[in-house]
Formats: sequence, structure tokens, C-alpha cells
Amino acid sequence: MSKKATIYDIAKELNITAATVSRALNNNPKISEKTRELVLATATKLNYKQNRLALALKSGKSKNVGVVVPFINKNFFASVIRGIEDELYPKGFHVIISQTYEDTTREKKIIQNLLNAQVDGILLSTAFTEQNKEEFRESLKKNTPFILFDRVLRFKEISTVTIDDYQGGFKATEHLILQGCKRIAHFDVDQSIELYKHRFKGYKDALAKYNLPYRHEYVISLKSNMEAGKDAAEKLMNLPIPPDAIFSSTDNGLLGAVKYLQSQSVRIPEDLRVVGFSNEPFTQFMEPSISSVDQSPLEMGKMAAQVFLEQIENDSMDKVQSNVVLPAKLIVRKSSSK
Amino acid sequence: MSKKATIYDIAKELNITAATVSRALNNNPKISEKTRELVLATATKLNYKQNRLALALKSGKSKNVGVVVPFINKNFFASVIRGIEDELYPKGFHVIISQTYEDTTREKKIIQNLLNAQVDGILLSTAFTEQNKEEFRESLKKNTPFILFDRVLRFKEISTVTIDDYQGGFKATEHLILQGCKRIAHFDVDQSIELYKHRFKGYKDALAKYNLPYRHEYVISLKSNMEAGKDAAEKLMNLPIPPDAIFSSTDNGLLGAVKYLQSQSVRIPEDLRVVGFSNEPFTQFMEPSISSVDQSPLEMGKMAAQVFLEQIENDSMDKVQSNVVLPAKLIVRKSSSK
DNA sequence: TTGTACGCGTTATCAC
DNA sequence: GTGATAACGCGTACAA
Repeated sequence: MSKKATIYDIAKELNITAATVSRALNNNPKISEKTRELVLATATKLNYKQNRLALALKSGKSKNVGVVVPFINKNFFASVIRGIEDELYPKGFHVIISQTYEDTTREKKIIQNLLNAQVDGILLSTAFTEQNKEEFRESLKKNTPFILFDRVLRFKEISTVTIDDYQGGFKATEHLILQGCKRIAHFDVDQSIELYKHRFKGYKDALAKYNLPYRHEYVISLKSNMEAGKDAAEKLMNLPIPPDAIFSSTDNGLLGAVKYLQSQSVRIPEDLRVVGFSNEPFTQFMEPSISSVDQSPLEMGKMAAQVFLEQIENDSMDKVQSNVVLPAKLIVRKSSSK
Repeated sequence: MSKKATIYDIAKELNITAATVSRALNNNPKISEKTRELVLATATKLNYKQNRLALALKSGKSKNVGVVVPFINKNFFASVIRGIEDELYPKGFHVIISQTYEDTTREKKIIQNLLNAQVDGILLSTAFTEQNKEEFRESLKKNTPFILFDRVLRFKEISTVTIDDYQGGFKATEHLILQGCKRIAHFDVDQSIELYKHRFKGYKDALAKYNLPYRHEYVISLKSNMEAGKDAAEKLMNLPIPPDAIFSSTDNGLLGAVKYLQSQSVRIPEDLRVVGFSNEPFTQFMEPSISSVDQSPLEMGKMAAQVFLEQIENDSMDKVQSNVVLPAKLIVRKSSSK
């Protein structure tokens, strides 16, 4: 009773062979209408359900995909995963998630694990940087499709999905300039990560376009957390000529800065305007609400899923490589406008 | 080259049989040290990796668990999943996630899918309520362990992990009373869902303990979003005697109310104090910061995972049922204190 | 200590 | 149209 019914059980019940049952279940044309109905009937009667594992072993397709991110309980990644699952579930795929904790050793193990589990593809936002790019490359030497998103590394034959970080940095900075700001500081995170490099370049190019001087003392590298943001803000305000705006590549860092500045009676936006990056949910509800660049995580997830689906369409043939770049949307709120 | 190496490949290489290879790989005592080393050597040489699928089919254990939630891009669920993954990954399990979108039809299909995929267990927060409890029960008739968390339904033999919602409701209300509030309103969501019923009961009992009257016009049922919160707040303020506090079972509903009240120049906490439920990240950064009951999502996930692990320990034997109840922690912030 | 044979549940390729 | 058989990759009684 409790054991799961197999095609053998239903074959035995009907005095036919398992092969015939299989054919009936799979709409194989070579079968009589009568036996098909008989099979279907007893299948429901015995509460038969196909064993995906057996099918996977047989076909070589597990219908599972691995999704690898630093942490899943971060709004951005959770939303990307949502986009992926939204897109892949209807196609019959199951989404396996793993967290790297931003530890590259762990990331390598996870990839290996996923590969051993015979996933049909891996979508991941990597913890590796330009410095250890080659070490990461070794993990990719497989016939399994890899799709990199957000935090990517560029390789021939590996598809990527990112937003236009350069454009995001440029737009944010330009917006501050157009609001009348002349001394715009920048919170950077890590220049060995492509996306921060691009945001930084967007910042610099915007300054240049409007003939504003670039001052290195206005650029601070920090961890993406409140504490670091507070320290950075303190440092900036102690400068002989403090800035009148901050474009931060990290919302969390900016958050710490804003809280500190408010404690020091610096008025935002009157005394200093700020724009962040990521459009974290809290930016919307703060007082003042914080302007930020949206990363379209849902769309990013959907695109990554679609690229994966395309990849497994062309039967192993020419591995087309896609490099999707989503637009960066600046969300203007009170923190940067009058 | 590109094909994955199997134990047969390494057997052929060494002119031994696959069985021997298998033994060597699994630390089977019945094998000579020499051949073990030989096997291990050529295994790494051929870059052999165990195929989890084949093992799963053979052993009947997929080492996959399904986690089912309404939406993954909601902080609470994302954090629960994090707790689950943190706990299960080290034990060699992969976590498959699925979203119900709070659609019971979809939830049933997802469960069936997961079962077909031979998951070793399913951890889920259900969209079913007391009204269609029996329909949900049918999905559970399996030998596969089910662990229900947060939004649960009670069945014999089905384990649950929840927080003490009654205590949360009681503490929040008592806190407001001790702050001097006498007319405390309550935002409820849906009384056919156990957790909201418990929070509501905690609210009522706290009122009773301090001899405050219960007034039905102060209790409003609403959807868990800003729009509904705004409407509810409006309704409350139009009462002949408006409340001087709100205990809301939903942070999101309360958020809408607070934004509306502020637009009406109602001062928080001076004119009206509020406490929410869930400790959503944004509550911490708002102005004023919002008091809320924390649900310990990480711990909930870890506990759910542990209960699952215990469940599969006792080999099919007496299916022990656990009902873990985590404490509810009231986080007091500016919105409810002087 | 090692080899042989079989089964896990399915589908595909042959025959008949 | 249906049956028998092999194969996917692995682990394990049983025999040697």
C-alpha cells in the first residue's frame, strides 16, 4: 500500500509488459487506443506517479538547475531567484539553491556538488574576482551550461546577464550635478569586481562631461555595511572642503552614512544630497526617502532563466553565448531633490 | 574527453571490475590497500565524480529536500530558507525551492511534483487554511516526512515549527498598555489562519488582564499591504473616539497606516503609538523606527531542518511528531516609547 | 580480496 | 501493436 507504484505494478495488473505501459503513458503512437485507456485507468487507480529520478538517470537530464548566490536572504538575490523560479517552474524544472557566503573555496565545492547531482545548468553570481579568475575558470570546464549574473566574470562561451552598471553610475552622478551639486563624493566597494568598476567609471565620466574636477579624496572604498558607511561619512565631513553630495555604490553603506549625518544635524537633501545603488526596500520608507539605482532583480532572474533555456535548446551544437545587459533605472526620491 | 567518467571507466583502466572500484571508493574494509590507492589515483586522474542520480535511484534517497513557501522574495521566507540551507547543506542535502503564490491548487501540484522527484522530505508554509484543511491532508499521505512551519495546520504525526504568536500578541499589547495607552486598536489579517488567531487572542487577553474594554470597532481585518493599512487607519481616525495605539499583526499593513497618519500630522508616538509584527527590515530604518515582534526566521529555518533530520534518523519506525514553538521577541523602538 | 549478478524505474531498440 | 532486452551508474549480496 505504502510503496509507490511503478510501471511494473500496472503492467502486472494488466498482464502486459512494462514497455507497453511506458508507451501508453508517453503518448507513443504505436499503441492501441484500448490498451492506452486501460493503462491510464489502472495508473490512476494505483495512484501511479512517474519517478523523475529514474527518468533523469535514463535520459541524462535531471530537470534540475542550480542557483548559486552569496546569501539568499538578501532582497536582491531573493528577487533574482524569484524571477528564475517564476520562469523555470512552468518548464518543469526544479530550482536548487546554494549559498557561497562569498567564500570562493565553498563556491567551488558547491559547483562540484551541483555537477555531481547532474543539474542541467548552473546560474550563479560569483564570489570570485579578477584576481582569481583563472581558478574559477576550472570549475566551468564542463558540458553543463553556466549562466553568470550580476557579479560576473567574462569568458568566451559563458553567457552573462547584468545591468548596465556604467549607465547607472553615470545617471546617478549626472542627476546630482543637474541638481546643482558641485562636490560629489563616491562610495566604492571593490575595484576588482567588474560592476563596481563600471559604476565608478560612470561617476568619473559624468563629472568629466560637466567639467567638474575629480578629487581622489572624495572617493572612499568601503565594505557594504552601515558601520563602514558611518566611518566613511565621518571622514568626508572632516575634510577641509566637505562634499555636497554622495553617490554610493552600496545602499547599505549609504544607510550608515545617512544615519550618521542626521545625528550630526546635516540636513538631507538641503545640505547634502545622496543617491544609492540597488534600490533596497528600506530606501523607499526612510525619512527622507533615498534615491537609488534599481537593478531590476526580477527581470535579471527571468533573463538568466531564458538564456539558460536557449542554451539547452540548440542541441549541444554551437554553444551560443549571450551577454544580456539590462538598463539601470534611477529612482529619484527626496534625498536628492528639492 | 567531455563525457563524465564512471566507475566502469576506471575499472577498465585498471583491468578490474566496477564492483571493486565501488568498494574502494566507499571505504569498504574488504579491499586491499594497494588496489584502493590505485583506484583512488586513477579516479582523480580521470576526474571521476560520483553520480548522485544513480546513487539516489539505487538507494531510494535523493538527498534533496523540497521547501515550499508563498514567495521567496519576502524577507521572512528568504531568511527561513537561509536557516534551512545553512543547516542542511553540511549534511549533504540540496534544497529545492518552490513558490505557491498562495494558490492552493498550485501548492498541491508542487507537492506532487516534489514527491515525484523523490525528495527525502518537504518543509512548507502552507497557503491552506482551516476551511480546506482536509483537502490539504490528502497531499500528505506519504511516507515522506513533512515539516510545517509558520503557517501550519495541525495533524497527528505531522511536525510543526512556529513561533509563539499568542505570546507575541500579548507582549506587544501589554507593552502598549504599560506605556499608558488605553484605546488600543488591532489590525488582524485572517482568522482562519492559526497564527493570526493566536495574535488576536494574545491582544484580547492582554486587554482583559489590565481591565481594558474590548471594542470591536477597534479591530479591523485587512490584507497585508500598504493600501489596506492606509484605509484601515483612515477608518480608525474617523471613529468618534479614535484609538491611541495600534497593534498590527502585519508590518506591511502598519507601514501604510503610519505613512497615512504622518500625512495627517498625527504624531507617532506622541499622539498614537504603534507596534507591528514580523520585524521587517524597513521597520528599523523608518522615522520613527517601528516597534515590532520578531519571528526569528533564521532559527525557525534551522529548527525545521533539525526536525526533518531527526525524522529521517529513526528508520521509518515510530514517526515521532515534534511541535516546536519558538519564543516571540518584542523589539521596542521609537514608535511605541517616549 | 575480488568477481558475478542483480536491482533501482524508465525508455529505446530491436524483434515478432 | 506488443514483448523482450539492454542501458543509464551505482552498490551489494553472494560466490569464488
